[in-house]
Amino acid sequence: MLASTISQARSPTHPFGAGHPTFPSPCDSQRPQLVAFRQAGEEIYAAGDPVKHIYRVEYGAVRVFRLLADGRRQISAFHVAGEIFGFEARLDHEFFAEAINATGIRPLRLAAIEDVSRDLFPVALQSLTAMQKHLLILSRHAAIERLAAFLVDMAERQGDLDQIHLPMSRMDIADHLGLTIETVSRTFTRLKELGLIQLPDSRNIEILRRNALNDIGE
Amino acid sequence: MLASTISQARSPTHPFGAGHPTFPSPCDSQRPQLVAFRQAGEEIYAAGDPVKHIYRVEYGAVRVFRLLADGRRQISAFHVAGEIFGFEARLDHEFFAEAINATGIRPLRLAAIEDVSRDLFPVALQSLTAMQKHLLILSRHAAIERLAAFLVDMAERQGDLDQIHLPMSRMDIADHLGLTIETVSRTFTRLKELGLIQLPDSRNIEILRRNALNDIGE
DNA sequence: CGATTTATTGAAATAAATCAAACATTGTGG
DNA sequence: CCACAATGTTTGATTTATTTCAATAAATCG
Repeated sequence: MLASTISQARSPTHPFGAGHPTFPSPCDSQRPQLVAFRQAGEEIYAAGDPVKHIYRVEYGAVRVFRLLADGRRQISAFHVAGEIFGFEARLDHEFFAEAINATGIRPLRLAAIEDVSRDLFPVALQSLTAMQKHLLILSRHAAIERLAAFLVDMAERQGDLDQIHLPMSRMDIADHLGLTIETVSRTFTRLKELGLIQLPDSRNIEILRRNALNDIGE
Repeated sequence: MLASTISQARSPTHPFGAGHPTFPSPCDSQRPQLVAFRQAGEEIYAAGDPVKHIYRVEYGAVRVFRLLADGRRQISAFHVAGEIFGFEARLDHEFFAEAINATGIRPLRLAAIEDVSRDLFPVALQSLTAMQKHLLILSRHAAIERLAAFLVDMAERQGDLDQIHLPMSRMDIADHLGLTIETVSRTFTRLKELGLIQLPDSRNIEILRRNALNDIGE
Protein backbone atom coordinates (compact mmCIF):
# COMPACT_ATOMS: atom_id res chain seq x y z
CA MET A 1 0.00 0.00 0.00
CA LEU A 2 1.65 3.19 1.04
CA ALA A 3 5.25 3.21 0.06
CA SER A 4 7.34 4.57 2.85
CA THR A 5 10.57 5.20 4.60
CA ILE A 6 12.87 2.25 4.85
CA SER A 7 16.54 2.54 5.43
CA GLN A 8 17.77 1.13 8.73
CA ALA A 9 17.96 -2.44 9.93
CA ARG A 10 15.56 -3.79 12.53
CA SER A 11 15.96 -5.60 15.77
CA PRO A 12 16.97 -9.23 15.20
CA THR A 13 14.55 -10.59 17.76
CA HIS A 14 11.18 -9.34 16.67
CA PRO A 15 8.45 -11.84 17.47
CA PHE A 16 7.00 -11.50 13.98
CA GLY A 17 10.29 -12.42 12.42
CA ALA A 18 11.09 -8.96 11.16
CA GLY A 19 14.65 -9.53 12.12
CA HIS A 20 15.01 -12.97 10.64
CA PRO A 21 18.38 -14.25 11.91
CA THR A 22 19.85 -14.80 8.46
CA PHE A 23 18.36 -11.69 7.03
CA PRO A 24 21.09 -9.61 5.42
CA SER A 25 19.24 -6.56 4.09
CA PRO A 26 15.69 -5.30 3.70
CA CYS A 27 15.71 -6.38 0.07
CA ASP A 28 17.65 -9.54 -0.23
CA SER A 29 15.25 -11.16 -2.65
CA GLN A 30 15.40 -8.37 -5.16
CA ARG A 31 18.39 -8.34 -7.43
CA PRO A 32 19.36 -4.74 -8.22
CA GLN A 33 18.85 -3.59 -11.78
CA LEU A 34 20.06 -0.54 -13.63
CA VAL A 35 19.32 2.83 -12.17
CA ALA A 36 16.55 4.65 -14.02
CA PHE A 37 16.46 8.43 -14.31
CA ARG A 38 13.51 10.73 -14.00
CA GLN A 39 13.22 14.45 -14.59
CA ALA A 40 11.23 16.63 -12.21
CA GLY A 41 7.58 15.68 -12.43
CA GLU A 42 8.12 12.51 -14.42
CA GLU A 43 6.10 9.45 -13.57
CA ILE A 44 7.57 6.35 -11.97
CA TYR A 45 4.33 4.41 -11.84
CA ALA A 46 0.67 5.28 -12.07
CA ALA A 47 -2.45 4.12 -10.28
CA GLY A 48 -3.74 1.09 -12.12
CA ASP A 49 -0.32 -0.12 -13.21
CA PRO A 50 0.53 -3.65 -12.11
CA VAL A 51 2.91 -3.81 -9.17
CA LYS A 52 6.12 -5.24 -10.60
CA HIS A 53 8.93 -3.78 -8.53
CA ILE A 54 9.78 -1.91 -5.49
CA TYR A 55 12.33 0.86 -5.84
CA ARG A 56 15.21 2.43 -4.01
CA VAL A 57 15.86 6.14 -4.37
CA GLU A 58 19.51 6.57 -5.38
CA TYR A 59 19.40 10.35 -5.36
CA GLY A 60 16.73 13.01 -5.66
CA ALA A 61 13.25 12.68 -4.17
CA VAL A 62 9.93 11.02 -4.90
CA ARG A 63 6.32 11.75 -4.00
CA VAL A 64 3.70 9.01 -3.70
CA PHE A 65 0.12 10.20 -3.95
CA ARG A 66 -3.43 9.45 -4.92
CA LEU A 67 -5.91 11.67 -6.71
CA LEU A 68 -9.34 12.08 -5.20
CA ALA A 69 -12.65 12.44 -7.00
CA ASP A 70 -12.80 16.17 -6.31
CA GLY A 71 -9.35 16.72 -7.81
CA ARG A 72 -7.51 16.98 -4.52
CA ARG A 73 -4.19 15.25 -4.26
CA GLN A 74 -3.19 13.37 -1.14
CA ILE A 75 0.55 12.84 -0.90
CA SER A 76 0.96 9.84 1.34
CA ALA A 77 4.73 9.91 1.50
CA PHE A 78 7.92 11.54 0.33
CA HIS A 79 11.05 9.49 -0.23
CA VAL A 80 14.64 10.66 -0.31
CA ALA A 81 17.94 8.98 -1.14
CA GLY A 82 18.42 5.54 0.39
CA GLU A 83 14.75 4.90 1.01
CA ILE A 84 12.66 2.12 -0.49
CA PHE A 85 9.18 2.72 -1.85
CA GLY A 86 6.56 1.20 -4.12
CA PHE A 87 5.30 -1.32 -1.64
CA GLU A 88 1.54 -1.77 -2.05
CA ALA A 89 -1.01 -4.29 -0.86
CA ARG A 90 -2.79 -4.96 -4.13
CA LEU A 91 -1.96 -6.37 -7.53
CA ASP A 92 -2.23 -2.95 -9.13
CA HIS A 93 -0.94 0.31 -7.79
CA GLU A 94 -3.47 2.47 -6.02
CA PHE A 95 -1.02 5.34 -6.00
CA PHE A 96 1.03 7.41 -8.35
CA ALA A 97 4.75 7.93 -7.87
CA GLU A 98 6.60 10.83 -9.44
CA ALA A 99 10.08 12.27 -9.25
CA ILE A 100 10.07 15.60 -7.44
CA ASN A 101 13.38 16.68 -8.98
CA ALA A 102 15.93 14.95 -11.17
CA THR A 103 15.99 11.57 -9.49
CA GLY A 104 17.68 8.20 -9.84
CA ILE A 105 15.64 5.15 -8.90
CA ARG A 106 16.73 1.54 -8.84
CA PRO A 107 14.01 -1.03 -9.52
CA LEU A 108 14.46 -4.08 -7.32
CA ARG A 109 13.43 -7.30 -9.00
CA LEU A 110 11.17 -9.56 -7.00
CA ALA A 111 12.61 -13.03 -6.55
CA ALA A 112 10.85 -16.38 -6.23
CA ILE A 113 7.46 -15.87 -4.69
CA GLU A 114 8.02 -18.13 -1.71
CA ASP A 115 10.94 -15.98 -0.59
CA VAL A 116 9.27 -12.67 -1.12
CA SER A 117 7.13 -12.53 1.96
CA ARG A 118 10.08 -13.43 4.17
CA ASP A 119 12.35 -10.80 2.69
CA LEU A 120 9.73 -8.16 2.18
CA PHE A 121 8.17 -8.53 5.57
CA PRO A 122 10.53 -6.09 7.31
CA VAL A 123 9.86 -3.63 4.53
CA ALA A 124 6.16 -3.95 5.19
CA LEU A 125 6.76 -3.35 8.88
CA GLN A 126 8.76 -0.23 8.11
CA SER A 127 5.99 0.97 5.83
CA LEU A 128 3.53 0.44 8.64
CA THR A 129 5.70 2.46 11.00
CA ALA A 130 6.14 5.32 8.57
CA MET A 131 2.45 5.42 7.82
CA GLN A 132 1.64 5.43 11.49
CA LYS A 133 3.85 8.47 11.91
CA HIS A 134 2.03 10.28 9.15
CA LEU A 135 -1.30 9.28 10.62
CA LEU A 136 -0.19 10.78 13.89
CA ILE A 137 0.71 14.02 12.15
CA LEU A 138 -2.67 14.25 10.44
CA SER A 139 -4.49 13.61 13.68
CA ARG A 140 -3.07 16.87 15.03
CA HIS A 141 -5.48 19.73 14.47
CA ALA A 142 -3.16 22.72 14.38
CA ALA A 143 -1.18 23.64 11.29
CA ILE A 144 1.87 24.55 13.36
CA GLU A 145 1.89 21.11 14.96
CA ARG A 146 1.69 19.36 11.63
CA LEU A 147 4.43 21.41 10.07
CA ALA A 148 6.69 21.11 13.09
CA ALA A 149 6.30 17.33 13.09
CA PHE A 150 6.97 17.24 9.38
CA LEU A 151 10.16 19.27 9.71
CA VAL A 152 11.45 17.15 12.57
CA ASP A 153 10.79 14.02 10.52
CA MET A 154 12.57 15.44 7.50
CA ALA A 155 15.54 16.45 9.68
CA GLU A 156 15.78 12.92 11.08
CA ARG A 157 15.76 11.49 7.59
CA GLN A 158 18.57 13.78 6.55
CA GLY A 159 20.97 12.62 9.21
CA ASP A 160 19.67 14.66 12.10
CA LEU A 161 21.30 17.82 10.84
CA ASP A 162 19.90 21.22 11.67
CA GLN A 163 20.12 22.26 8.04
CA ILE A 164 17.22 20.76 6.13
CA HIS A 165 16.84 20.89 2.40
CA LEU A 166 13.25 20.50 1.26
CA PRO A 167 13.13 19.00 -2.22
CA MET A 168 9.39 19.59 -2.50
CA SER A 169 7.24 22.66 -3.09
CA ARG A 170 4.82 24.30 -0.70
CA MET A 171 2.03 22.71 -2.71
CA ASP A 172 3.55 19.28 -2.12
CA ILE A 173 3.85 19.96 1.59
CA ALA A 174 0.28 21.24 1.72
CA ASP A 175 -1.02 18.11 -0.02
CA HIS A 176 0.95 15.96 2.41
CA LEU A 177 -0.19 17.72 5.57
CA GLY A 178 -3.81 18.30 4.58
CA LEU A 179 -3.43 22.09 4.53
CA THR A 180 -3.46 24.83 1.92
CA ILE A 181 -0.30 26.39 0.49
CA GLU A 182 -1.19 29.69 2.12
CA THR A 183 -1.45 28.10 5.54
CA VAL A 184 1.82 26.25 5.03
CA SER A 185 3.53 29.47 4.02
CA ARG A 186 2.09 31.42 6.93
CA THR A 187 3.08 28.67 9.33
CA PHE A 188 6.68 28.71 8.10
CA THR A 189 6.66 32.44 8.75
CA ARG A 190 5.21 31.87 12.20
CA LEU A 191 7.90 29.31 13.10
CA LYS A 192 10.49 31.82 11.95
CA GLU A 193 8.94 34.61 14.02
CA LEU A 194 8.90 32.30 17.01
CA GLY A 195 12.65 31.87 16.56
CA LEU A 196 12.41 28.12 16.01
CA ILE A 197 13.74 28.11 12.47
CA GLN A 198 15.55 30.27 9.94
CA LEU A 199 14.51 30.47 6.30
CA PRO A 200 17.56 31.29 4.14
CA ASP A 201 15.21 30.55 1.27
CA SER A 202 11.94 28.70 0.89
CA ARG A 203 13.60 25.33 0.26
CA ASN A 204 16.24 25.51 2.99
CA ILE A 205 15.41 25.45 6.65
CA GLU A 206 17.72 25.87 9.57
CA ILE A 207 16.42 24.50 12.82
CA LEU A 208 17.37 26.84 15.65
CA ARG A 209 15.55 25.19 18.53
CA ARG A 210 15.09 21.54 17.81
CA ASN A 211 13.62 20.70 21.19
CA ALA A 212 10.98 23.37 20.96
CA LEU A 213 10.11 22.22 17.46
CA ASN A 214 9.88 18.67 18.70
CA ASP A 215 7.59 19.69 21.54
CA ILE A 216 5.20 21.45 19.20
CA GLY A 217 4.89 18.45 16.90
CA GLU A 218 5.19 16.07 19.85
CA MET B 1 2.09 -1.46 13.64
CA LEU B 2 -1.47 -0.42 13.55
CA ALA B 3 -3.70 -3.34 14.13
CA SER B 4 -6.47 -3.34 11.63
CA THR B 5 -9.29 -4.89 9.72
CA ILE B 6 -8.63 -8.39 8.51
CA SER B 7 -11.35 -10.76 7.60
CA GLN B 8 -11.50 -11.61 3.92
CA ALA B 9 -9.06 -13.61 1.81
CA ARG B 10 -6.79 -11.94 -0.71
CA SER B 11 -6.06 -12.49 -4.35
CA PRO B 12 -3.97 -15.63 -4.86
CA THR B 13 -1.63 -14.02 -7.37
CA HIS B 14 -0.22 -11.03 -5.59
CA PRO B 15 3.37 -10.33 -6.63
CA PHE B 16 4.46 -9.92 -3.04
CA GLY B 17 3.15 -13.31 -2.15
CA ALA B 18 0.17 -12.09 -0.19
CA GLY B 19 -1.85 -14.85 -1.74
CA HIS B 20 0.64 -17.62 -1.27
CA PRO B 21 -0.79 -20.58 -3.24
CA THR B 22 -0.85 -22.92 -0.25
CA PHE B 23 -1.97 -20.26 2.15
CA PRO B 24 -5.02 -21.53 4.00
CA SER B 25 -5.94 -18.65 6.31
CA PRO B 26 -4.54 -15.34 7.51
CA CYS B 27 -3.40 -16.95 10.70
CA ASP B 28 -2.22 -20.40 9.93
CA SER B 29 0.83 -20.21 12.12
CA GLN B 30 -1.04 -19.23 15.24
CA ARG B 31 -2.74 -22.01 17.11
CA PRO B 32 -5.93 -20.70 18.67
CA GLN B 33 -6.06 -20.52 22.44
CA LEU B 34 -8.90 -20.01 24.83
CA VAL B 35 -11.11 -17.03 24.38
CA ALA B 36 -10.44 -14.31 26.94
CA PHE B 37 -13.17 -11.97 28.20
CA ARG B 38 -13.01 -8.28 28.83
CA GLN B 39 -15.50 -5.92 30.37
CA ALA B 40 -16.12 -2.51 28.86
CA GLY B 41 -12.97 -0.41 29.24
CA GLU B 42 -10.72 -3.28 30.29
CA GLU B 43 -7.24 -3.43 28.92
CA ILE B 44 -6.07 -6.03 26.43
CA TYR B 45 -2.52 -4.78 26.20
CA ALA B 46 -0.72 -1.57 27.07
CA ALA B 47 1.97 0.49 25.40
CA GLY B 48 5.30 -0.89 26.54
CA ASP B 49 4.08 -4.45 26.87
CA PRO B 50 6.02 -6.98 24.82
CA VAL B 51 4.23 -8.12 21.68
CA LYS B 52 3.37 -11.76 22.34
CA HIS B 53 0.18 -12.42 20.41
CA ILE B 54 -2.13 -11.13 17.88
CA TYR B 55 -5.83 -11.41 18.63
CA ARG B 56 -9.10 -12.14 16.93
CA VAL B 57 -12.25 -10.43 18.14
CA GLU B 58 -14.83 -13.13 18.81
CA TYR B 59 -17.59 -10.73 19.77
CA GLY B 60 -17.78 -7.18 21.03
CA ALA B 61 -15.45 -4.42 19.90
CA VAL B 62 -11.93 -3.15 20.57
CA ARG B 63 -10.21 0.22 20.29
CA VAL B 64 -6.50 0.56 19.62
CA PHE B 65 -5.01 3.90 20.57
CA ARG B 66 -2.01 5.85 21.73
CA LEU B 67 -1.83 8.61 24.30
CA LEU B 68 -0.04 11.81 23.35
CA ALA B 69 2.06 14.04 25.56
CA ASP B 70 -0.71 16.64 25.87
CA GLY B 71 -3.19 14.01 27.05
CA ARG B 72 -4.99 13.63 23.75
CA ARG B 73 -5.91 10.17 22.67
CA GLN B 74 -5.56 9.06 19.08
CA ILE B 75 -7.62 5.98 18.26
CA SER B 76 -5.89 4.39 15.31
CA ALA B 77 -8.44 1.66 14.74
CA PHE B 78 -11.62 -0.01 15.90
CA HIS B 79 -12.08 -3.75 15.56
CA VAL B 80 -15.30 -5.72 15.51
CA ALA B 81 -16.10 -9.44 15.50
CA GLY B 82 -14.03 -11.51 13.11
CA GLU B 83 -11.23 -9.01 12.77
CA ILE B 84 -7.61 -9.53 13.76
CA PHE B 85 -5.63 -6.90 15.61
CA GLY B 86 -2.50 -6.46 17.70
CA PHE B 87 -0.10 -6.44 14.83
CA GLU B 88 2.75 -4.02 15.51
CA ALA B 89 6.15 -3.34 14.01
CA ARG B 90 8.22 -3.31 17.19
CA LEU B 91 9.11 -5.65 20.01
CA ASP B 92 6.96 -3.74 22.44
CA HIS B 93 3.51 -2.34 21.86
CA GLU B 94 3.36 1.33 21.02
CA PHE B 95 -0.39 1.25 21.44
CA PHE B 96 -3.00 0.40 24.00
CA ALA B 97 -5.88 -1.93 23.24
CA GLU B 98 -9.08 -1.92 25.27
CA ALA B 99 -12.45 -3.57 25.04
CA ILE B 100 -15.16 -1.07 24.15
CA ASN B 101 -17.94 -3.27 25.54
CA ALA B 102 -18.06 -6.80 26.88
CA THR B 103 -15.77 -8.48 24.43
CA GLY B 104 -14.33 -11.90 23.71
CA ILE B 105 -10.83 -12.02 22.26
CA ARG B 106 -8.85 -15.03 21.16
CA PRO B 107 -5.07 -14.76 21.48
CA LEU B 108 -3.34 -16.44 18.55
CA ARG B 109 -0.08 -18.05 19.48
CA LEU B 110 2.83 -17.27 17.21
CA ALA B 111 4.39 -20.40 15.77
CA ALA B 112 8.00 -21.09 14.81
CA ILE B 113 9.64 -17.87 13.82
CA GLU B 114 10.61 -18.94 10.32
CA ASP B 115 6.98 -19.46 9.41
CA VAL B 116 5.68 -16.30 10.95
CA SER B 117 6.61 -13.82 8.29
CA ARG B 118 5.08 -15.97 5.58
CA ASP B 119 1.82 -16.43 7.41
CA LEU B 120 1.63 -12.99 8.88
CA PHE B 121 2.54 -11.17 5.71
CA PRO B 122 -1.02 -10.99 4.39
CA VAL B 123 -2.09 -9.69 7.78
CA ALA B 124 0.52 -6.96 7.48
CA LEU B 125 -0.78 -6.09 4.04
CA GLN B 126 -4.32 -5.87 5.34
CA SER B 127 -3.12 -3.64 8.16
CA LEU B 128 -1.46 -1.40 5.61
CA THR B 129 -4.66 -1.19 3.61
CA ALA B 130 -6.80 -0.37 6.62
CA MET B 131 -4.34 2.26 7.81
CA GLN B 132 -4.27 3.79 4.38
CA LYS B 133 -8.02 4.12 4.49
CA HIS B 134 -7.84 5.89 7.81
CA LEU B 135 -5.10 8.15 6.52
CA LEU B 136 -7.35 9.07 3.64
CA ILE B 137 -10.13 9.93 6.05
CA LEU B 138 -7.88 12.16 8.14
CA SER B 139 -6.60 13.95 5.06
CA ARG B 140 -10.11 15.22 4.42
CA HIS B 141 -10.61 18.65 5.95
CA ALA B 142 -14.33 18.72 6.52
CA ALA B 143 -15.95 17.02 9.50
CA ILE B 144 -18.86 15.83 7.37
CA GLU B 145 -16.49 14.10 4.96
CA ARG B 146 -14.65 12.33 7.76
CA LEU B 147 -17.80 11.14 9.45
CA ALA B 148 -19.42 10.04 6.18
CA ALA B 149 -16.34 8.01 5.27
CA PHE B 150 -16.29 6.50 8.75
CA LEU B 151 -19.93 5.45 8.56
CA VAL B 152 -19.51 3.93 5.12
CA ASP B 153 -16.52 1.97 6.38
CA MET B 154 -18.42 0.74 9.43
CA ALA B 155 -21.35 -0.29 7.24
CA GLU B 156 -19.04 -2.29 4.98
CA ARG B 157 -17.56 -4.03 7.98
CA GLN B 158 -21.01 -5.00 9.22
CA GLY B 159 -21.99 -6.83 6.07
CA ASP B 160 -22.98 -3.84 3.96
CA LEU B 161 -26.25 -3.46 5.79
CA ASP B 162 -27.98 -0.11 6.02
CA GLN B 163 -28.47 -0.59 9.75
CA ILE B 164 -25.26 0.19 11.56
CA HIS B 165 -24.66 -0.39 15.22
CA LEU B 166 -21.90 1.76 16.65
CA PRO B 167 -20.31 0.06 19.63
CA MET B 168 -18.26 3.13 20.46
CA SER B 169 -19.07 6.46 22.07
CA ARG B 170 -19.01 9.90 20.47
CA MET B 171 -15.77 10.48 22.33
CA ASP B 172 -14.25 7.40 20.72
CA ILE B 173 -15.38 8.52 17.28
CA ALA B 174 -14.00 12.01 17.89
CA ASP B 175 -10.63 10.62 18.94
CA HIS B 176 -10.59 8.46 15.84
CA LEU B 177 -11.53 11.18 13.37
CA GLY B 178 -9.47 13.98 14.91
CA LEU B 179 -12.55 16.01 15.87
CA THR B 180 -14.28 17.04 19.09
CA ILE B 181 -17.35 15.28 20.47
CA GLU B 182 -19.41 18.39 19.83
CA THR B 183 -18.43 18.50 16.18
CA VAL B 184 -19.12 14.79 15.81
CA SER B 185 -22.54 15.21 17.37
CA ARG B 186 -23.41 18.24 15.26
CA THR B 187 -22.26 16.42 12.15
CA PHE B 188 -24.51 13.45 12.91
CA THR B 189 -27.36 15.93 13.21
CA ARG B 190 -26.38 17.52 9.93
CA LEU B 191 -26.33 14.17 8.11
CA LYS B 192 -29.78 13.49 9.54
CA GLU B 193 -31.08 16.89 8.44
CA LEU B 194 -29.68 16.26 4.97
CA GLY B 195 -31.75 13.09 4.87
CA LEU B 196 -28.74 10.81 4.49
CA ILE B 197 -29.19 8.90 7.74
CA GLN B 198 -31.69 8.24 10.49
CA LEU B 199 -30.75 8.21 14.17
CA PRO B 200 -33.10 5.89 16.09
CA ASP B 201 -30.68 6.46 18.93
CA SER B 202 -27.14 7.66 19.23
CA ARG B 203 -25.63 4.20 18.77
CA ASN B 204 -27.81 3.04 15.89
CA ILE B 205 -27.63 4.56 12.45
CA GLU B 206 -29.80 3.81 9.47
CA ILE B 207 -28.29 4.78 6.16
CA LEU B 208 -30.98 6.23 3.92
CA ARG B 209 -28.91 7.30 0.95
CA ARG B 210 -25.77 5.24 0.79
CA ASN B 211 -24.58 6.66 -2.51
CA ALA B 212 -24.84 10.23 -1.31
CA LEU B 213 -22.99 9.27 1.87
CA ASN B 214 -20.33 7.58 -0.20
CA ASP B 215 -19.94 10.63 -2.40
CA ILE B 216 -19.41 12.91 0.58
CA GLY B 217 -16.69 10.73 2.06
CA GLU B 218 -15.51 9.83 -1.43
C1' DC C 1 15.43 40.77 -19.39
C1' DG C 2 10.62 39.65 -19.66
C1' DA C 3 7.45 35.81 -18.77
C1' DT C 4 5.88 32.26 -15.86
C1' DT C 5 5.72 29.86 -11.87
C1' DT C 6 6.10 29.71 -6.90
C1' DA C 7 5.86 31.88 -2.45
C1' DT C 8 4.31 35.30 0.71
C1' DT C 9 1.12 38.48 2.68
C1' DG C 10 -3.54 40.69 3.42
C1' DA C 11 -8.62 40.83 4.24
C1' DA C 12 -12.87 38.49 4.46
C1' DA C 13 -15.55 34.33 4.95
C1' DT C 14 -16.15 29.95 7.04
C1' DA C 15 -15.73 25.89 9.72
C1' DA C 16 -14.44 23.81 13.88
C1' DA C 17 -12.95 24.42 18.74
C1' DT C 18 -14.16 26.12 23.02
C1' DC C 19 -17.08 27.40 26.71
C1' DA C 20 -21.49 26.54 28.63
C1' DA C 21 -25.90 24.67 29.35
C1' DA C 22 -29.75 21.61 28.62
C1' DC C 23 -31.27 17.04 27.68
C1' DA C 24 -31.30 11.98 27.61
C1' DT C 25 -29.94 7.62 29.29
C1' DT C 26 -28.34 4.47 32.61
C1' DG C 27 -27.79 2.72 36.88
C1' DT C 28 -28.27 3.03 42.11
C1' DG C 29 -30.30 3.23 46.38
C1' DG C 30 -34.15 4.54 49.04
C1' DC D 1 -41.10 2.27 41.42
C1' DC D 2 -39.32 6.65 41.95
C1' DA D 3 -35.74 10.03 42.95
C1' DC D 4 -31.30 10.99 42.08
C1' DA D 5 -26.63 10.86 40.58
C1' DA D 6 -23.48 9.92 36.91
C1' DT D 7 -22.47 9.62 32.27
C1' DG D 8 -23.07 10.56 27.59
C1' DT D 9 -25.27 13.37 23.93
C1' DT D 10 -27.13 17.33 21.82
C1' DT D 11 -27.60 22.18 21.20
C1' DG D 12 -26.31 27.18 21.68
C1' DA D 13 -23.10 31.28 21.68
C1' DT D 14 -18.61 32.80 21.10
C1' DT D 15 -13.85 32.53 19.86
C1' DT D 16 -10.26 30.99 17.13
C1' DA D 17 -7.93 29.09 13.29
C1' DT D 18 -7.87 27.95 8.61
C1' DT D 19 -9.73 28.50 4.08
C1' DT D 20 -10.84 31.35 0.39
C1' DC D 21 -10.26 35.19 -2.54
C1' DA D 22 -7.06 38.62 -3.97
C1' DA D 23 -2.81 40.93 -4.60
C1' DT D 24 2.10 41.45 -4.30
C1' DA D 25 6.77 39.68 -4.16
C1' DA D 26 10.34 36.51 -5.23
C1' DA D 27 12.41 32.95 -7.82
C1' DT D 28 13.01 30.33 -12.08
C1' DC D 29 13.21 29.72 -16.88
C1' DG D 30 13.60 30.64 -21.52
